[in-house]
Amino acid sequence: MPEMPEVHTTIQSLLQAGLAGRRIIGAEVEWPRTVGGDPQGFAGAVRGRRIDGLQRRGKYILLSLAEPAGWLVVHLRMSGRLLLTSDDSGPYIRARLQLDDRRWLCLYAPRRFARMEYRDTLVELLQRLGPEPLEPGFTPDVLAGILAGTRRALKTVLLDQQRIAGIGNIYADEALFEAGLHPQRPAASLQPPEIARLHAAIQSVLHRGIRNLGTSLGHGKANFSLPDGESGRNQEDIRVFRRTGLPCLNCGTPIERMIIGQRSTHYCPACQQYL
DNA sequence: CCGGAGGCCTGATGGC
DNA sequence: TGCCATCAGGCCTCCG
Repeated sequence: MPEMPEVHTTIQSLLQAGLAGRRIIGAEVEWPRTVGGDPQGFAGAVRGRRIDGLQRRGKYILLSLAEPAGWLVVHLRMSGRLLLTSDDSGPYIRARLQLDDRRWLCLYAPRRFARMEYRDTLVELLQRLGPEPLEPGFTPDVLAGILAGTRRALKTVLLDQQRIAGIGNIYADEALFEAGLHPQRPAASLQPPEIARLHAAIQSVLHRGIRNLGTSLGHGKANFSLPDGESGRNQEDIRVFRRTGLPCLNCGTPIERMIIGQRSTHYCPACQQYL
C-alpha cells in the first residue's frame, strides 16, 4: 500500500507524536513472520533499547536504536500501518512494542504482509535500493543512466526499487501520465526531452503526494491513514490511477487499463501515445 | 537479462 | 441472500 509519500507522512506523524527518545520496554508478537520468524529473538533484541530517531529510505521506515546501536526496519507492504496509541488491543495487530511512556507502537496489517525486523546493520538493505528521487543527487542525467541500461517497459523500471527507490503503482502511473509517456515504452528508447519530462513528473507527483499527506485510496481496512487515524488527501489530486473508463482530465478520452509486469496500469491512450 | 507464474494474506466489490 | 471470481498501494522466488 504505502509508497514513499505515505511512508514519509507516517514518519513525520510519529516524530510529531514524540516517538523519538522513547525506550522500548517490551515486545509482543502475534504473527511470527512479521518479525522474521523468531519472536523471542526479536523481543530480546529490541527490549531495553532507546529509539533514537526515524528515517525513511525507499519505502522502508528505519528506526535507529541506541544502547546499543541497531535498527528496526519496518516495511508496510500492501496494507500495513504503524499506530502509536495507548490502546494496544484491536484487530490485525501483528506486533507491538511497549514504550516507556505507556504507549504502544503497533504494526497493524490486515494482510499480514508487513514486516518489522531487527538488524544490526543496514548495509545489505541499502545495497538493494536505488537512488532517492527527491534527493539533489537525482538529476535528469542520473535518470538517463537508469533508463539507458534496459529495454524493459518504463512502468516496470519505475517500480524497480533497485533502480529508483520509493515509487509504487499509484505514483508510477501518475508520473507517466504527467510526463505524457506510454507505460510500455522501452526505457532505453526515451529521448533527452522525454527524460527531462519524466524526471520533472516523478518529482512533481511525489512532492504533491507528500504535501497532501499521502493517498488514502482503497476501502476500509486497506485505506491508508496516519498513525493518529487521519487520512491523506492526495486521492483528490490523482489524475489516472483507477480512473479506468472515466474521461482523461486533459482531453476527455476514456482512461484505459492494462497489466504490465503483473501490475494494474492506467493511462490515457491519447495523451500517452507509444509513438 | 527478462518476463511470467505463483506465493504470501485478507477483505471489498460486482456479477449472476 | 449467497456464491464466485476478481482485485488490491508490495515484493520475493522459481522457472523457462
